[in-house]
Amino acid sequence: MSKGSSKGRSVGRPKAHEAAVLEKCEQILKVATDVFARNGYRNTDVQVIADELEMGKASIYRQYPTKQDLFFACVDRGIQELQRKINSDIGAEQDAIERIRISIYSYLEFFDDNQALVELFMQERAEFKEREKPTYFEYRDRLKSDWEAQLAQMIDDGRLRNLPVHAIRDCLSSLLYGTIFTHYFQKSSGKLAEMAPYLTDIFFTGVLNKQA
Amino acid sequence: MSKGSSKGRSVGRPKAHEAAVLEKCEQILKVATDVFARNGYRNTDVQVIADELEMGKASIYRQYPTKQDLFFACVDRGIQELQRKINSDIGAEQDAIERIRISIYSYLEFFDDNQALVELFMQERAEFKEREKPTYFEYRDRLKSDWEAQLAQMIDDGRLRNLPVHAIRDCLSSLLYGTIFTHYFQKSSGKLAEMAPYLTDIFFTGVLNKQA
Amino acid sequence: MSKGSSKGRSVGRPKAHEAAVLEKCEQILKVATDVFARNGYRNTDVQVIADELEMGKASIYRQYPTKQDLFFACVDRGIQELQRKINSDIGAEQDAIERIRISIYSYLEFFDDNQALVELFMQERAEFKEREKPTYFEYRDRLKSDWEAQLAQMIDDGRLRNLPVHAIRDCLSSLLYGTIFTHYFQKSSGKLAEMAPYLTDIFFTGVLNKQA
Amino acid sequence: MSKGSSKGRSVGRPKAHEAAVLEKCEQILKVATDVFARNGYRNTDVQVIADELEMGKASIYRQYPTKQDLFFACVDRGIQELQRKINSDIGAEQDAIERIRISIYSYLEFFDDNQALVELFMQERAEFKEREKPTYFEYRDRLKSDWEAQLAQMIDDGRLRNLPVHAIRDCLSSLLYGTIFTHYFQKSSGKLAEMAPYLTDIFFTGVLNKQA
DNA sequence: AATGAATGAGTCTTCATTCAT
DNA sequence: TATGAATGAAGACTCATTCAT
Repeated sequence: MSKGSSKGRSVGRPKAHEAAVLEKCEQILKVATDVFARNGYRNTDVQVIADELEMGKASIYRQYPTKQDLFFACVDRGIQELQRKINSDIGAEQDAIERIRISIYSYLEFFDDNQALVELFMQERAEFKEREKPTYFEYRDRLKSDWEAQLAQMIDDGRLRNLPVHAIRDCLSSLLYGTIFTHYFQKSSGKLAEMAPYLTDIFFTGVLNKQA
Repeated sequence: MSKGSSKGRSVGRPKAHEAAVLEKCEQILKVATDVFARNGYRNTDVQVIADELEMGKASIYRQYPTKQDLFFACVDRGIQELQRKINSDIGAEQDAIERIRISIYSYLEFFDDNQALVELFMQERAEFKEREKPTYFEYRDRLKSDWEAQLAQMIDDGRLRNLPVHAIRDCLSSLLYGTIFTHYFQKSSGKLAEMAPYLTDIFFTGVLNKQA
Repeated sequence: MSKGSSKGRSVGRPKAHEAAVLEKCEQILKVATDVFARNGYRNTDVQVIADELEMGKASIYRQYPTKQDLFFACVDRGIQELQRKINSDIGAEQDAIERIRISIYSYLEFFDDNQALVELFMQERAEFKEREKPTYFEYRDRLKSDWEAQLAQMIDDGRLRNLPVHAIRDCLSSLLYGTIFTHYFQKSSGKLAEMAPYLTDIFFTGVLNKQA
Repeated sequence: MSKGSSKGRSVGRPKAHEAAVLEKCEQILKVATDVFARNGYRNTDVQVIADELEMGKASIYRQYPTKQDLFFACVDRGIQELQRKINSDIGAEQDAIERIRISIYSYLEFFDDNQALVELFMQERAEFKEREKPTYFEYRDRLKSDWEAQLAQMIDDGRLRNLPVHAIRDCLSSLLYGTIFTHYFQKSSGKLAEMAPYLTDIFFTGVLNKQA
């Protein structure tokens, strides 16, 4: 019912439906992410993004007041999707070891489908050094205590060796982060996810032959 | 007149002169590496490097015809030093396992002293996407077969589990690469080298408690 | 339907409607004058005027097809009010000298209440140099012959010294114009009208001491 | 002799001779003043100034880091020349009344030769409203006490009527300021200096006929 | 050889104006 | 009709590279 305000003019073109705006932003971010990833932040002229969107440059600036804002929005969107995928893949799995195995796989699989994000992570770091911490690490820190609590529990349960939790966490985290970067930069054609079993195996069991 | 033939390769003994040029290049690269690391490639005005060197901008351009050339020279120099340090630290150590342990430590220690290089690696990737492979990976590939041969030998000797050598190598490589990046980007104050024992331990033995 | 013929001049009685439009224009001009005066013509975003009016930007454009038109309309409105005030203040005063005295006071008093107009005069000149003459001077020229006739009469009557009428007129005009500008630009807090007696006195009698 | 520094490199292209730099700045300011006056501050593309100077745009930016700086430098230069001319014209004249007469003439004559400056004064005010006081008034304030002291002395000497010195000063100041503006804006073809005798006469003696 | 000066190509961003609902 | 959305033209400024001394 009463769509207008009770007082004052409310005729005219209605404000764009919020969902429509979100949809448009989504479009923009998708394309911008691609272009940034392809050309690099500094080599990207916002005009090119606009052209690819068949949209005026100023329309992008309406949603994201600066090129920087646009870029950060791309990064944020990517990280949120990563987070969403991992949570969804873990689902209700109860076994702690299994949760780790799934996380590793899910993480790598995500970047198979979102190589552009890897580029954005680099670029964020390369361009915006003043930032306290890059977005990715902000997000990572927020999960930190969760993880450490789980790891501690697993040690208590006798499932993990008695190593410092921060060491375990850092090790896994570095292993994953390093894997996506090295894999991607080598332009190797294989799938990241194919590495998952090996990484998991080594992380859990190590490379040494204990029989020896 | 004189000072060597006006055309053709130097013949006489302009050695001292050449040494002076090398020394100057070294100076330039050292300062340039710092400035690039501090500000990022694109945000670095060559003038700033010149100022910091108390040298004319054109003098830099005499040695490095473009800003890009200068940047790549910085990266190359860094990688060569890394290579030199690791070789030197391994020394004549014969035990294969020990050689790995030393490599890990040496690698991390190097980046404790050369944080700037981490930045340059990122920047190279972020800016020069057209390059077939970043310098770091070029170098890494050259060592690839060496490492794989050694790992294969260790498996044959029963010292390592029978995993695909590429998997072992990729895993270690990612672990190290990931560690320097994550450590550095978190602006954590600790030393990278402190992580070495944990990484080595987990890489060799894994995190699972086998008693269980 | 109805509401006058769909084509051609209004015939019926859309008077109320027209009055509403005029009222809206008045609102627009009042606010626009303020904003222009505050920020300068070029620094004024039409959007800001619209916001301040709680009105759509396009609604302003409906009344004034360009920003320039809007600006000129502000200037015109101001000048008309000035004219109206002076005429009203002079009223039916018959004595010519007294008419001058009143004009001076009225003019200064007007700008005490309409400082924004001073800004608009400057801005018109600063931005629209192509115009043959700024609005203010157009208006001034139209009054020119009136004034000169009156002054000539006063000389004939022996009330003014026998100076060229254009000189007298220019002198008074410059004195007033200069006063509002210098006063306003100095951001002095006093009232312009307070200067009126002094200006009048000096204009009529001069500063020299004739006793000497 | 020893043109180079005693230590450190000092070969290479010598720093431009200071006089040469000043000469170049003078050229820039002269042209910039013209172009600003012709087109208005905001309508002036720095490129146009550069073109007119047959010089790269960046060369202007080397001397004046922003368009605003360039503009203010133009204004300052103009005011300094005005000051210089008036001082020079007054010379060693001792008689106080005569000094005023000369000042009036000198002032008007200056603007006959520097009409562009009038435009710049307007534009400064129109564009840079945030400034505490426009340049012209800064300069004017500095002379204020000088003038007021002289006027007070003239009153003491019985040469001027006993009016508040600030009123006398403001009146003269407004008269002159107003004259250059109104004259110039009317695009009248006559010389400003031709008005000087009338202004002086009226300022000293007034317009009323005392015989009456 | 060394280096201060010159510059033009390149980019982000703004905003008056038009369009679509 | 009223108005939110869209946009293209415009302009300040930077900086890698070249030039001239």
